[in-house]
Amino acid sequence: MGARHEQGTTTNMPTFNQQVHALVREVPTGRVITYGVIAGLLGDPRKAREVGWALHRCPPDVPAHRVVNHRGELSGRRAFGHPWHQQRRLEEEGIEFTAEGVCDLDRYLWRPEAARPATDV
DNA sequence: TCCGTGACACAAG
DNA sequence: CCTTGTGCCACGG
Repeated sequence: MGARHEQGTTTNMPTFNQQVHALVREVPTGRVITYGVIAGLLGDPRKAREVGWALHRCPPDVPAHRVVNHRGELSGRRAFGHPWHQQRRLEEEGIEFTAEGVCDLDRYLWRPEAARPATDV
């Protein structure tokens, strides 16, 4: 049988792209996540770049605006047409940004419950 | 099939 | 703290 079933119709194995969407989709309002964390949870922190691509191909169901880099800063590109619009969107959710457009990951970085330690902020 | 690009991360100085 | 260089993987032409 075909050993190499990719994102075919018979295989239930979701592609990296879908895994990213599912994870970002679990991010609650007022919380952010980094590319490295997403890639790491998927099994390879080096695939952080692929996460970016996955978000570029993400459906409207995925709040990609909650995905920031490991520095707590947004991509700052025309990912959404107008970066300011995106930044403001997070502020609307309760996230505070500095003049440099950076947010405190120590406060807003969200992690899945399954991988979250007992210590809570 | 090969090359270039990219919504990134990490190490070293 | 910042800057520079390198690595990894996938997609598009």
